[in-house]
Amino acid sequence: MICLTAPYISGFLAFREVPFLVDAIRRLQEKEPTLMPQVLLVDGNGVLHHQGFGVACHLGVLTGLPCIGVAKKLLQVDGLENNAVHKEKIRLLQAGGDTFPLMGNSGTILGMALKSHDHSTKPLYISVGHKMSLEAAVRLTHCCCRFRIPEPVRQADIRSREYIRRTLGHSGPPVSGQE
DNA sequence: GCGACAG
DNA sequence: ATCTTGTCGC
Repeated sequence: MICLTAPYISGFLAFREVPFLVDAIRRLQEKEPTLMPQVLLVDGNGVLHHQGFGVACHLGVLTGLPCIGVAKKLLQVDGLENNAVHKEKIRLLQAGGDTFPLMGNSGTILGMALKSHDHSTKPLYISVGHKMSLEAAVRLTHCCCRFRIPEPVRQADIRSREYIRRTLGHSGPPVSGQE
């Protein structure tokens, strides 16, 4: 059980969540070091970020583990917009695994939109977090997708909600979601 | 009032 | 993120 202190502010997700994620990794290293993952799929962005340093970068630097930013919505950064042109590019994605690059006004490729399976309408927004190329990040994420959300993120989502429902669903303070 | 809004 | 209603597929 943890208690969040910082509020959620777009662009500052890491300052809210990263201390608890680092602590979870530290506890895993202590108790089950053989289960330490070689890579983390992080619910949020990596370099696709206002300061080029989202939660997946923070977590990577603080743990030393390769990290991938996996966002479900486009963070509108460096001129990137969820506008008609962007929506048309989404519409043109054919099969699961199809992508298009997310290039900001600066000319930098900040990430890739990924159609995570054949019948998914909304893409995932993949970006580099730490110690991994964008191409490898996209391929690995796609390989984890049984449904739209890659299974590690999806299971974390489902199991954390279930835990919250079981333990403090009736009495606890207002704690929500992914913690 | 309007745009933006990772989770 | 959360909530809600409805629909479709297995």
